[in-house]
Amino acid sequence: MDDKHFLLNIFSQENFTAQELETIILKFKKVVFSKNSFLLSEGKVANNYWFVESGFIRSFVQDTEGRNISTNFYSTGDIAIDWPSFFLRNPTRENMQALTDCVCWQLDFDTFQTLFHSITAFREQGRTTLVGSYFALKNHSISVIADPAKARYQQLLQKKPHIIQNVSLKHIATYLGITDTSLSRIRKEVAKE
Amino acid sequence: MDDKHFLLNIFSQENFTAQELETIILKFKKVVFSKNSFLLSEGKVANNYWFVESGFIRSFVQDTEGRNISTNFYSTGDIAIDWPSFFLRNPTRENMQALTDCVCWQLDFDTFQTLFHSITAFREQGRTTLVGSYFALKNHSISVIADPAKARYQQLLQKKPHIIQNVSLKHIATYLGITDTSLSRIRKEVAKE
DNA sequence: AAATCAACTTGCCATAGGACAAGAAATGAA
DNA sequence: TTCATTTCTTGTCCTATGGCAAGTTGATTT
Repeated sequence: MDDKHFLLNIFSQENFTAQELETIILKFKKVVFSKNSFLLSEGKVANNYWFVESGFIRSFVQDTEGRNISTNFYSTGDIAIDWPSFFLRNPTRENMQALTDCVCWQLDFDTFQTLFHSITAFREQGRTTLVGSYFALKNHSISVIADPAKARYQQLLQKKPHIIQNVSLKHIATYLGITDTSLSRIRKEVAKE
Repeated sequence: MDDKHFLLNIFSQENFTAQELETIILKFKKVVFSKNSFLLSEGKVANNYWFVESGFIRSFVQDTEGRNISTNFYSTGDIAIDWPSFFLRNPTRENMQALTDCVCWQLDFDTFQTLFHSITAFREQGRTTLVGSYFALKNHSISVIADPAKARYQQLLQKKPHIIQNVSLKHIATYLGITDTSLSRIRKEVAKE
């Protein structure tokens, strides 16, 4: 059982000096979100991001028909951020909502900028994280075009079983680009294999 | 008629000092690609990126069935880069191929790093460009899920008419997530409206 | 315990878009 | 200028997935 600070899982002793770690970690603020509360909503400029210590969060957008489409899920160890709104300082199209009670570590834009421009390793890690998100998004995007719905479900099941287990079917369905009806059928098929 | 350096369209006098501009611009190398040649191919690590002065470039991946799917198109003023491979130094899944003869301005990774860590404005612009690409990718990804094929075509037609005019139908089709047959029919429908 | 509500399943039918194949039409090569 | 190749169109038929509605089941409230 270790009781080190949660953020030491995010910022490792390999990449940062003890001094840098202290500087960084002190800037984060612990915040708690209760189930169903919104971390971010459409039309606002995202002025914070969060590292998730516990709980589940969903981000989604409304499409032109008023349906809502899941764009991502965040859980322990993930960074919950709307990259474009946070960095371009534009009103977002996204909503981020806690699916369960959550414990998060929050950083605001101005503090981020200070760390980004003053600590080289923070800069590198930030860039790497962003590029990692880009990569994941690209793979998902290609998958929606190239793979049948069943394969997309199976990939998610394999890569992120905790999402399947903790998020309702209808939210997963829109993330996969199908209806809840279809996902229910696919899941049935996969189950009996 | 102005004969200023092409890259001054990319790095503006508003954001950089004359000194910085000179430093940056001298680092770029002018390269020419002939029609059908590859700037990057699957399995390689992307060690360069390019600003396109003229011509058209397509990036694509092979799906599991061996079909190839367009992931992006690049033309004058665009940055042609595979973000994940360039920054994470991983072998890429992407191919980038010149659709026409092209004139580009090339930068390699090590030189990029030097500029990134030494010039604040270069760093900010780089981050903004990356986030802009992320934003475009996200919108495309959502559109593939939420919008019918015809709407996706019309959006592309409106936002990037030069792509429609210069890229073959089959390449555009896979970008939109449909077959060339379907795109042909959609185009016919849209034409007679 | 009853009542309510959300989550999920299932059936029936509808439809967007895919697969395949046969032409046109355009482009390029010899 | 002829031949070949690629691009694009169009027809026929097919399939994965959607739309809608009627159940279940399970959770939550009163």
